[in-house]
Amino acid sequence: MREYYTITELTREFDVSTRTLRFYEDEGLIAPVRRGRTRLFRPSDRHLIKQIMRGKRLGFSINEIREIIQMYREPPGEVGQLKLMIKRIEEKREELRQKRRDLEETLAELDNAEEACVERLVELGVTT
Amino acid sequence: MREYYTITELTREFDVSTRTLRFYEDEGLIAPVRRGRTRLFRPSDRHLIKQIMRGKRLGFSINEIREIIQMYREPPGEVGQLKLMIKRIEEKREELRQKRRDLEETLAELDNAEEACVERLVELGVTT
DNA sequence: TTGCGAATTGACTTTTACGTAAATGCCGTG
DNA sequence: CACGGCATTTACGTAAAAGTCAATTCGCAA
Repeated sequence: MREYYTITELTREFDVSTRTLRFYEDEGLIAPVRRGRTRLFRPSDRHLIKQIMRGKRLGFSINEIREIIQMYREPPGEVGQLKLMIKRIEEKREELRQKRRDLEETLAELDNAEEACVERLVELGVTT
Repeated sequence: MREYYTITELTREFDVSTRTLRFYEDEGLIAPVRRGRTRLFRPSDRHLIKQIMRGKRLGFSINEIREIIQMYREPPGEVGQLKLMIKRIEEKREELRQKRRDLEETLAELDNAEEACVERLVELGVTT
C-alpha cells in the first residue's frame, strides 16, 4: 500500500478535477496532510474519495454524503448518540432500498424497451 | 382508471410543487392537455411523472431522464435508428448496473457501521 | 542560481433545478 | 355579482457543485 498519492494521481484515477478535490476538502469531506502547501493524500483519503464518488453516482448531495461518511466512522461513546446513529443508519438504508426498487423497475422497463426494439428489427427482417 | 387529474392532485400524490410540474412541461417531459388555460393530466402523464420521480431518486438529471423516457416510447421505424437505440439502452443499463454495485457496497458498509454501533452498545451493557 | 512545470489560492462564472413573488384569469357558491 | 380559492404567466432569485482564470509559489533539475 502506497503511503501518499499526489492530487493529480487521484484526479486521473477518479476522473475528477483538482478543483473538485479541493472543493471536497473545503467541505470537510477529506483532510489530506500537507508538505509545505502541497496536499498529500493517504490511502484513507483515497478510500474516502471512493466513497464520495459512489455517493455521487447514487445521486446523493454533498451533505448527504457527509452524513453517510460520518456513519462509517468509529461509533460514538455515549448511549444516546449511539441509538440516534443506529436510527439514522436504518433510515439511510431504507432510502437505499427505495433506490434499489427504483433501479430494478427502471432496469425492467429498459429490458422491455430493448425487447420491443429487437422484435421490431425482426419484423423488418434484419438478421441479428 | 380516471380520465383526468388536476395539477394539485398530482402535486399531493407525488409531493412536488406545481412549479415543478410546470417546469417538467417546459422541459418537454410531460404534455398535459388544456381546458382553456387549465392543465388536465391524463393517466399517461401521471405515469410519466412516476418515471420522472424514479429517475430523480436515482440521481439522473432532467436531460438523462428525458433520454430514458424516450427509450420507453414506441421503437423507431428505421433500422439504423433502431440499432442506435438498442445501443443507447444497453449503455443506460450498464450505468444502472454500476449504480446497483454502488448501492450494494454502500448498503454493506452501512450494515457494518450498524453492527459496530450495536456491539458498542452491548459493551456498554445496554440491553437492546 | 535560475528556470520550469506542477500546485495552490482566490475570485468570479456557470449550470441545474427549481423557489418565490406579483399580477391576473377562471369558476362555482352564497 | 362579489368573493374565495385554485391556476396561470412572467420574471427574477438562489443554492449546490463545480468550472475557469489569473496570480503566485514550490520544488527540483540543469
